[in-house]
Amino acid sequence: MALGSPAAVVQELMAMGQQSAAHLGELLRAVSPTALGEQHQELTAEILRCCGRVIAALSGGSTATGKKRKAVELGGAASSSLPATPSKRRGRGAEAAREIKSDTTEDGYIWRKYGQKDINGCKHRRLYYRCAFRDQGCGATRRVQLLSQEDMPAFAIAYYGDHTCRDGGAASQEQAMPPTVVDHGSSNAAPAAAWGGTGTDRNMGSATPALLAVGVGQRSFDGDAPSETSQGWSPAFSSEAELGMSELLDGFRDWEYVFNSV
DNA sequence: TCTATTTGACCGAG
DNA sequence: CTCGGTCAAATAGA
Repeated sequence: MALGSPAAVVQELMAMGQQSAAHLGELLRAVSPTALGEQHQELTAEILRCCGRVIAALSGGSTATGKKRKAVELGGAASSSLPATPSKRRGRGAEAAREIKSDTTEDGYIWRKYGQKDINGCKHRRLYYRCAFRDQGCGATRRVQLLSQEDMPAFAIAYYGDHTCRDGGAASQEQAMPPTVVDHGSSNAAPAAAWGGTGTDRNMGSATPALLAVGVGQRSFDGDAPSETSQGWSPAFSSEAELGMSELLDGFRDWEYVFNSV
């Protein structure tokens, strides 16, 4: 890959980000060797993982984090010989989940809730989401466990499966989001109550949900997917990818700033 | 009217 | 048998 190309720049920045995140993790560890510190480390670990994934994606090869990625048969169209039985995969931990902790359930993806359950020994119920584009072949699901909601909401989010809806081809790599976007900006006082709401809005119409969702936590956390599952959007991006890349670079510049000032 | 969410029931693994 | 995960009908909101 040619040096100086946007991808190379991103790669370099991500490498810096990794270093900085590692450093940050150590600092946090020193400052708060408590349970809170553990959360911090989770977050930094997640940052590291994200950086690794981006780097791996840009280098055009396998993923770096050891997370195996299924052979993505792209373009929800045609030859979708998807897992014949996507239905009952009861295997507890059949597909290794990557679990993260976050103070928001917003993660840049569009999820559709399909169930909730009271879990033994858990104070709060567990919520089940699947990718809103499941009908287009995306089999990603996630489990959201509310850990606390008193002073500061905390969620344990377990991700299962891959987002084939956005991972369909090289062109869409730029669209790929780090699986976690911690949105500190939003402050919703009553998470539990917010769950009840129906976050239906199909206003987004022609916009690309991916990019909109990527926008910094524009939706006050209520844990629920924006759910604009309108038929308008196809996960296949092409020319827009470059646009996405330049925006991405802009974002990374900020990151660089942040990392350098740590 | 359409679409997402809710909620109870069902199913299968442990 | 118990428990967690998913389904699908009913319901609610825009």
